[in-house]
Amino acid sequence: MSLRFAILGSLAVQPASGYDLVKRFDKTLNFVWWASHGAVYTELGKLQADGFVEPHETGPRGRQSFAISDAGQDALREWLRTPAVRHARDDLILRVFSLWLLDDDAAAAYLDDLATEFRGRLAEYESRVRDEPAPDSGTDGRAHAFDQLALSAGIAHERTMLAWAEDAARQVRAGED
Amino acid sequence: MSLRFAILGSLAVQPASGYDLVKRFDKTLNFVWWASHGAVYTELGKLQADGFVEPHETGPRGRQSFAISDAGQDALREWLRTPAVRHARDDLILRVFSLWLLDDDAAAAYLDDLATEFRGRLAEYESRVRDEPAPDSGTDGRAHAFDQLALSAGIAHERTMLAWAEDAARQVRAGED
DNA sequence: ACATACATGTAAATGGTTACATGATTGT
DNA sequence: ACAATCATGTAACCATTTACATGTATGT
Repeated sequence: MSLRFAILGSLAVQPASGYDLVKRFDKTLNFVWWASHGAVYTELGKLQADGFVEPHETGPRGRQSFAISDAGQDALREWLRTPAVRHARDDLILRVFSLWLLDDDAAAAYLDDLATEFRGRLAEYESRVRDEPAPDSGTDGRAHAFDQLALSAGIAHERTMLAWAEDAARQVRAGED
Repeated sequence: MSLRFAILGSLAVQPASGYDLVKRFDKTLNFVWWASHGAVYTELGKLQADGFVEPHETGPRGRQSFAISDAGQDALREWLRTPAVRHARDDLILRVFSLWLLDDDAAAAYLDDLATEFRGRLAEYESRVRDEPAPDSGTDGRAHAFDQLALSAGIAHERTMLAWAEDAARQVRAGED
């Protein structure tokens, strides 16, 4: 259900084609959302049928970009007012509940792998903060400021999980588990 | 795909019925996983067909509990060796990317709501640590130790996100966003 | 007697992934 | 010429939710 709002949110910043959207998700909000192109084209079709997006420009190779409509903006604002409840499933931590089946070395090795994973993500998000271009003149930078706010949540999360994983691996090795 | 391993992991600790599993998920690993009873019964059927679980006991009201089989334990251990890659979608943070559409007061109010949500979860997980009974004599407490390890990840996460949300709301109100 | 909790199962619908299928443009 | 990338769309499949459907045991 949220894919449609991820799309609307992205189009609210700037019109885009399905192709663009997949790449934008991947570049900017891949730590909270992503989409396969199959899903995006399907959802764009539905959004158009609902009148939430409108064809914007056509380009070479059948390129078709879309813009958000007024109704689409209303729907997006409405969604922002609806508090989300259930938080995400987490496959990585789910495994920790079964780690007692492995011996201490193997369990600690899993936690090491987790730490490596978190370290990599953290580095990537941090570089994204540094490399982020100053917002285009012409926009007021407000959207960009909130992008950075969201990104800082991602960074805080990865940092915390990295510390947790390192400490957990240490505990398991020390037999404190 | 992970539901089957959540089930196997729970059965590895102790045999259970479908009804039990839904409640166990809800009580112990609800911050990383949950399941509707419809999904659980369906998956238990498949697991039995695959030989990963076996009927254990029958009780009143058609109660049927299952135990994990040797093949099921092997599958579970195998899954633990497979590093998970993609991390979870996060609806709550996704909204932050569109918060620039609201005025500062409304955006800050959304962040306040998030903070309240995180505060509630944090309190609940912390009480879970306190109230957790000492592991049954008869088991060696190893499974319990890893439960606590996973729970500590949940606590660290909520604490971090709470601090982030409070700070973000403050920033937005101060017009620093 | 009645409410509550126990207990299971399935069908329809939803949301998404993966694979299949096609073709145009650009850069080397 | 050829490879890479741009660009779209759909069909089959998968996991999960929600709703429908049923019935039993326990406690008050």
